Amino acid sequence: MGRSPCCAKEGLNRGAWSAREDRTLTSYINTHGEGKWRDLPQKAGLKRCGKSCRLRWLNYLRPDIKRGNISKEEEELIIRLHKLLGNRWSLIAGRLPGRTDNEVKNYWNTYLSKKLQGKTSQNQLNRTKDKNPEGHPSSVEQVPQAKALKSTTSHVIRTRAVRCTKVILPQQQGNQMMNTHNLDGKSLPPPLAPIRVMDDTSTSNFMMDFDIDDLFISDVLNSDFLEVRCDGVHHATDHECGNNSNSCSDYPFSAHEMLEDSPNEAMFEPNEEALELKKLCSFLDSEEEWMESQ
DNA sequence: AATTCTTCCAACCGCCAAGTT
DNA sequence: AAACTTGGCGGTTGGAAGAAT
Repeated sequence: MGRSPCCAKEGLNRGAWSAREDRTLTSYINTHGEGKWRDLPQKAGLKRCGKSCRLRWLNYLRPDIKRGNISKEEEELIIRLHKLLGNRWSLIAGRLPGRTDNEVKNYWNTYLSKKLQGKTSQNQLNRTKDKNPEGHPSSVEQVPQAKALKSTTSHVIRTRAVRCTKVILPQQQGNQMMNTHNLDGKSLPPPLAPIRVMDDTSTSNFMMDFDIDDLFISDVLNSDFLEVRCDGVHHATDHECGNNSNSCSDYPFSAHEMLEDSPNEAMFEPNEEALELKKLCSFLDSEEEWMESQ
């Protein structure tokens, strides 16, 4: 079936965004919100493709974006998640508050992949390419030091990224988790009933009979950690689809939200984010052990 | 100082899946 | 069910900037 271009290409600006365009887009989105990307350029008075606007906003203009200065904890997490997930940049980025998939991907391609291959020169490692949000070189040098990495063998869970439209979740559990979704083990809710999910894309045997409770993913990560798709057919839980189903948009447990947008946000001190990342790393340790035992 | 080489990353592209008509 | 739209993803690339010669 044919696919029309997202917008007419004629007369549109391409390439780097000007400060004026950035202001226009930011102002429009602040007023009208995200979405409707196709119509946005015209309404906002931008000579850009909607797709380009979306990308610019998501990767650069969003207020919650962190840029540069990828911490050691974040780097470690990227490596671990990449080991588990492969090039699933959006999933990986979803676990790094304020980081975009593009940034993680670039960081991997330009730095980490070389580092993992042991081919990174000291020169590269010491480069000062960190930039501030305006794209100017920053005076703060935070490029991490090279360090020996243990193994590069991969346990990649290769699932197709699919849109999660429904999450089968009993109301009570949802409420429990909403009230306790920090990563402090002491305040986690009681163990949830195992939710057995199936991946209808069948791209990974690992996904079959995957028991979330074994990994306490629902406590630590959100349900789309493995891009689980519960569509009312492929589920085998105590719960049934239907009126009790929560749509994805209602599902409040992405790690990003847990760390950044949580209703309990006030309880996080500035440095606790790093703490949370460390906890996530601990989780990944147990995750890897579990997978090796399979 | 001028030129060439290297690196980085913002932006683009094509594709896919879900949603809508 | 088919046709189409929309949003999202990962791979790739071009240009800017810094490093090397």
